[in-house]
Amino acid sequence: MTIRGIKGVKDILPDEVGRWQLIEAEARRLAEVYGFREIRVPIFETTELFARSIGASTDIVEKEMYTFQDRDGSSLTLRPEATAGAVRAYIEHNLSASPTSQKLYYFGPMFRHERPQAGRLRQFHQFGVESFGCAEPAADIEVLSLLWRFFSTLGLPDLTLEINSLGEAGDRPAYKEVLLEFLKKHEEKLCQNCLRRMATNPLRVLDCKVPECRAATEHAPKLTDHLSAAARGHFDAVLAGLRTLAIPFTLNPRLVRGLDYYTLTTFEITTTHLGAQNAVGAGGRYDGLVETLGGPKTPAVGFAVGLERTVLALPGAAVQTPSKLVYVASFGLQGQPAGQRVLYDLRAIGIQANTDNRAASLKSHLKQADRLGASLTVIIGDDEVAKDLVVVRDMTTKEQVEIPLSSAANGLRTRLNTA
RNA sequence: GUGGGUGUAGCUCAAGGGUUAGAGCGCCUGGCUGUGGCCCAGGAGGCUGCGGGUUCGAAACCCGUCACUCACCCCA
Repeated sequence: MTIRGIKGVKDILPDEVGRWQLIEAEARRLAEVYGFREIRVPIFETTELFARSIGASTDIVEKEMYTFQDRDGSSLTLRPEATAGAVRAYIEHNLSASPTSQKLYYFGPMFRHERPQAGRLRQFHQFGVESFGCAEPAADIEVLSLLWRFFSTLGLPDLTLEINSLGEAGDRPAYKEVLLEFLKKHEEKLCQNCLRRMATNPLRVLDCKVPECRAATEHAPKLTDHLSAAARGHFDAVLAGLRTLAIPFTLNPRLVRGLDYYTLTTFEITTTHLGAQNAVGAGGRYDGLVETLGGPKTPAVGFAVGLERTVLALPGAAVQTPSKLVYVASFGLQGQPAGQRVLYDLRAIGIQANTDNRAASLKSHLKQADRLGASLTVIIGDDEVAKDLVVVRDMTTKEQVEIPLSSAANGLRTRLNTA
């Protein structure tokens, strides 16, 4: 039996890498335009970091982490998300004292042991940003603006921005009591799952997809009606900011996030082109996290984008056209080495040039040039070398001209610009 | 962790229990001795996922197993 890749861990093959590069380039460009700076943090950390930041009783920590023992017995974990690591680095390197490193962005693989399905893998990739040190709604708006612009610039179709406020740290426990009281009165209408959720995570009941549950909770007390004055004011300011920027949004009082560290603003961008896992990007504010992990009291807001899901939803037309290619078709005792020299010179001046070293006949060379999508093909056989010239064939017009062998690379460069 | 679907050529898929398992695309060769795409002719490529069972006979039916896939849960 041949060795196969791991379940839920995928290869990204050359034919699809173009879409990835397009998305990554746009993410990086926009993040820099918005004044974010890249940070590269490790893909594994101590297990405790994730347990403390994401929350010990969340699904991610309870059953989805790739955890293993180091040789000295300490427990390490492949990161299920990057915020924890970014916050750890922020604290460890005293970035709170840096005037220029408050806004960070990152790329990289994340790992969660889940059953794979459409848009969900065990190793997946995220692009994300973290904005530290600003408690003002302006920071939420800036981050949301970047996220929205990213997807709309890429041209993802049918986007919806859903937004909610979870309130300040104290608001949620108080609301949970009120909600539980309501749910208990309607227990008999809820599905098995929701009865279980009442014990584990009552807020999730509001997010249930079963129609009966939705109906039963339609008149449930809303979290946004139980916000403190400060939280309410913050939320209203964020919404006002979105209106100012003409970013469309939908209020979703049922929107709950699965990570414990979120406070105040939470949001999610979905598209209808994905299947059941329809969120392409999500995030929110996490004002308590830096302090929880032992740093100074520091407000923060950020998001993460699922790159696989972005690739899935990216319109086919968005892929970039490849740059112009010169194919070198050389054969024969004299032609072959001459061709190698031309290839070497073309590459030296930065022209994309290729050949097929297996091809022995002109026919097979031209066939390969065609498959590679070459704009021009240089034909160099013994006859050409004897006459000290090469034949340049335009692959679309089939027009052929002869140019001197000695200056072939430069001659091809000028021809390529007009081809 | 739970449930459904699917496993046949490199890819997409046919073959109602009955000869030697086929097609399209792709690949190779030739027509065209040094000129690609289109066309024509030919060719290579298969333990029908794996193991058992039923049957005169299994790619097909049954059991098991593995893989892939979709969904639940949850999340990007």
